[in-house]
Amino acid sequence: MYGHLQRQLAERVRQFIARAHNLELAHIVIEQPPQVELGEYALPLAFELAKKLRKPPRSIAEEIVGGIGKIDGFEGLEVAGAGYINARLNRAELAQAVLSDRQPRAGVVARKTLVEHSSINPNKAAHVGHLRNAILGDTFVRLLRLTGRQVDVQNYIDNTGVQVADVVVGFLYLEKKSRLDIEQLSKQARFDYYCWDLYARVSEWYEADQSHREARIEVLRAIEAGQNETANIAELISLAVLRRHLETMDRLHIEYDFLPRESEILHLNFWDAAFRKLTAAGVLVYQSEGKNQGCWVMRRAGLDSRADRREIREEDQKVIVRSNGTVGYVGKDIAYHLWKFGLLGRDFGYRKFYLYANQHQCWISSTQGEPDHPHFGSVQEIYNVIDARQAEAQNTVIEALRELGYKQQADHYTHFSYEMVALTPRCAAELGYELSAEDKMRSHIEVSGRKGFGVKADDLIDRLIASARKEVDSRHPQLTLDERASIANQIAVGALRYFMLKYTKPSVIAFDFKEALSFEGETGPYAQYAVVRATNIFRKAGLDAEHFGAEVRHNIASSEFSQYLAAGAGNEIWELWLASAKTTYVVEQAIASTEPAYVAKHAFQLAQLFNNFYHCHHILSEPDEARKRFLLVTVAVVRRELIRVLSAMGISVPPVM
RNA sequence: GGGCGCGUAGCUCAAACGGAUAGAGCAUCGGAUUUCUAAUCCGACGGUUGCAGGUUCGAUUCCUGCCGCGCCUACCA
Repeated sequence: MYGHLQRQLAERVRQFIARAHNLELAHIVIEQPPQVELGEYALPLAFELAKKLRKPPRSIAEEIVGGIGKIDGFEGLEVAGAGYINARLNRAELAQAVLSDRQPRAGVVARKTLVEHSSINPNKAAHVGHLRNAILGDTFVRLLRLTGRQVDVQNYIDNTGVQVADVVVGFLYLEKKSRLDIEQLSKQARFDYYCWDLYARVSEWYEADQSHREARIEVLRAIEAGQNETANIAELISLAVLRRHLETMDRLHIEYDFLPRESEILHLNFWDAAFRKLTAAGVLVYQSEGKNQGCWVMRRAGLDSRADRREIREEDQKVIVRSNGTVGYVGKDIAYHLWKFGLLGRDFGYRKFYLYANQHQCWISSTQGEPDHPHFGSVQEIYNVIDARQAEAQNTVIEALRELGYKQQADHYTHFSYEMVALTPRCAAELGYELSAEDKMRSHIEVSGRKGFGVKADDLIDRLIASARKEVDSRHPQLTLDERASIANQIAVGALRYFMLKYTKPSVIAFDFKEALSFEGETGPYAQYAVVRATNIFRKAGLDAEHFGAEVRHNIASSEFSQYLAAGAGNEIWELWLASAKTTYVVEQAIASTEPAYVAKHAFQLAQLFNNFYHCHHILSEPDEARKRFLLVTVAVVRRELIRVLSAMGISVPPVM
């Protein structure tokens, strides 16, 4: 509703300026005044026009305010300060719209959208960095779906790469395990932890003697070729670890629709099809001499593309096909993205892989699929949640699409880039790692799967649950074991998801258990607690929080809203209604800027306003029945919006806390 | 060397296209509960927004140059 009114205001002002001054303004800046007393919207427009019209800002502002006339939903405009135009909403009207949950929406483009996230190498346990990726991605999916978009969620599985090969080397060369041994091991509860340690050991083994690396090359070759014992073992391991990853993410209510694997991109010859297109269009260039002799290369992204492609300077070359004929991962990624947009002319085979408790089916790619399956891919718009370190590789894929002539697709390809999660030196020390004097001085230290250095996702979730459980046990000893476990679980998920969402994407998260395990202040549990308090009021009053608003909607006169929300004494409660009206607007902003942190901030703001309100008003003891009903309606609306925003972040609210 | 990003309170972070007095949380200190649960609320303390210029009526935000930090810059993924 808030965004809708803002658009209307902008349109009216635009029309007025066009009429009065014959000026077409492309975009009109609208912001929020520092305090609600000044109104709900502020336009600094007059400052901008002052030079153009050769008039002082104040007089321009006065002219606009005087001439624009009545705008639906608004009380009026006024001039403030040196020339701001502030707009006041009709509070009663907006409150009634919010109460009945009216959501006028600007035409939503019904593009089919694909979000790729997680994409964890299936060779070891997931760690905190993967959690940030998955939580950002899953939340973005929820936001897109909230606005009515149709979204496919994909998790790309690199099951034929070096990382999987290294763990295979570990099992075969270090541990001398047979296929049957590995199969037995893979059935243990946290097989991914076993692989985590083994992977670190393999790295040490490589360090000990360079010749050990030959094992990797041999295993890698066998995996890529397929149809042999080593490849079968790699398949066994990667599927077992993948299943563990899905279980870990399932604990956070993160689900996937489809798991495309690199093995199928290889074996279904996706690359051949892509290669033909790329060479035909001259995007790939063969190097017959120089450093990259014998390779097919592409121009690195981000460079001046006017220069002749055929003569790319050596340092600007990105090798796509190696001189031995094998394809690097960027090449496979180009093929995969041609498929995403339905431009490859080939498709995966599909089979069922993982069934969620809610009966949602997750599919996996296969050379020979099941006859009956949904079709993934062929979308109009994609978002790839991939950390900032891969920006250049992502841009290279985008450039390849563009140079192939797929401009539309390239324009709808968004690298949803975010910074990594690192560990504070204190956290690293806590985990038992020895730090150099230099490392101790750093603000953060990068995690490294190769070294086994990092916080495992399941460990963190376990600790959060244990910590929440301790609190719940002491507060609600009368509840059953299951009830307490379930509440602790919701709180843990709320804390973790909020923690990963509250930072803006370009900020490196310096992970620390103390911060992550906090349930106070700007945290998920803080927002959950606000909802619990709201629910308690209704429970004590013997009312149904879900339906209260709808039930009394027609019994509250407009004059009552005007009275209780009047400027002055009503400002404080009005802020709650105004914030409640902003949810859709905030979601739109978050999508447009691919920044879920806006949504987290909004949730916190709502909770903070509510907690303050809760403290100031004793609703159930309110003697004035009409006023009591109004306060209850206020609680119902804020509660509804908080639940909605939290749910968009994948956070549910416990019945009690 | 080149590319991308960052530098804001003791710490961790905000600040919508350049706007009104740069805001939160944590930490520290002081207060609030006969009440709908204190995982809460209120107050205090805390800032030359890395430095120097420039553009502008107005700069944390845009431009230039420095300083510091991180990441990328492999025939790894």
